[in-house]
Amino acid sequence: MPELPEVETVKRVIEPQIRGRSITGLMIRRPEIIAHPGEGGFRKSLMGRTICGMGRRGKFLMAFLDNGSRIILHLRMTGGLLLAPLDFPEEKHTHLVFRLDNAKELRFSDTRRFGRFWLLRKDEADTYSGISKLGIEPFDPALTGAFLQEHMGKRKRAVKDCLLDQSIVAGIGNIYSDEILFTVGIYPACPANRLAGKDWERLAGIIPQRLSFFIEKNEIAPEEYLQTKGKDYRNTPFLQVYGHAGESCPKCGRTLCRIVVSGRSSVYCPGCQGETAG
DNA sequence: CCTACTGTTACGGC
DNA sequence: AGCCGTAACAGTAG
Repeated sequence: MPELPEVETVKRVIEPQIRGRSITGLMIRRPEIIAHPGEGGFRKSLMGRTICGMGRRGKFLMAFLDNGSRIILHLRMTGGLLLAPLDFPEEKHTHLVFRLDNAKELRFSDTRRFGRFWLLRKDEADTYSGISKLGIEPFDPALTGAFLQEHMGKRKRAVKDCLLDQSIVAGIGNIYSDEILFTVGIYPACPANRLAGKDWERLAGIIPQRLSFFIEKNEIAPEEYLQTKGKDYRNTPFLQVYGHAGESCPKCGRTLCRIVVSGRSSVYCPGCQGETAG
């Protein structure tokens, strides 16, 4: 289910456990999940390398190696990472396993197999993964009301569609766009060019605020992350509209509605989020 | 059996 | 060219 908060959660849990470890084995069960380079190049570049640290950019995860190369990973819809002892039962749909030098494995599982890996050698330009096309991070101080208005406010596409556009602000997906729009009280299908400067200012403040909130609510200890196989999203009880169509609005009590915006299921409150779209 | 699905990309039609 | 909607990817869940 990964959007930015979940990807950040994976990074925070996994990174301290793999930093400083070296890769002693690689089991590539589904070569097609390696988008670049081929299976052979991937293996050759990684065997024996030490992992220096991890990073996140939008919904992408990164791992940096001691030879200057880096692994890029996108979890897409159902991908997940788990650091497990060798005798811990393997998840179904485990497609890639990194054996580490401490008798543990970093396992990538992905039911729908949409997730992808890329490996970039030292100084190799990443023209493959799509990271270079991403917009700013939600926590970048450059994310201001003026920035949003400049990049989103000129067209009549739905404001929700704008929030989902990874080339403007990276990391917001279907769940958190609904949550953000509920918090600011804006109708998801409202044409972006109808929003006022104050709307953009409020969005600029709420976007990082809500994402931070959900990252914090997701916090989990490594042991518990392993026991729940990385699937326990502890922030879901704090979702106010996503998944709650037909229930009462937590602010005003009216019944939450479901519509489709840009082909995505969208939940909103008809009372709190004025239907400015007409 | 049928529908929907938290992400992204490709493609056809305007 | 931009914009929009849809299908595709593949599997599970309800």
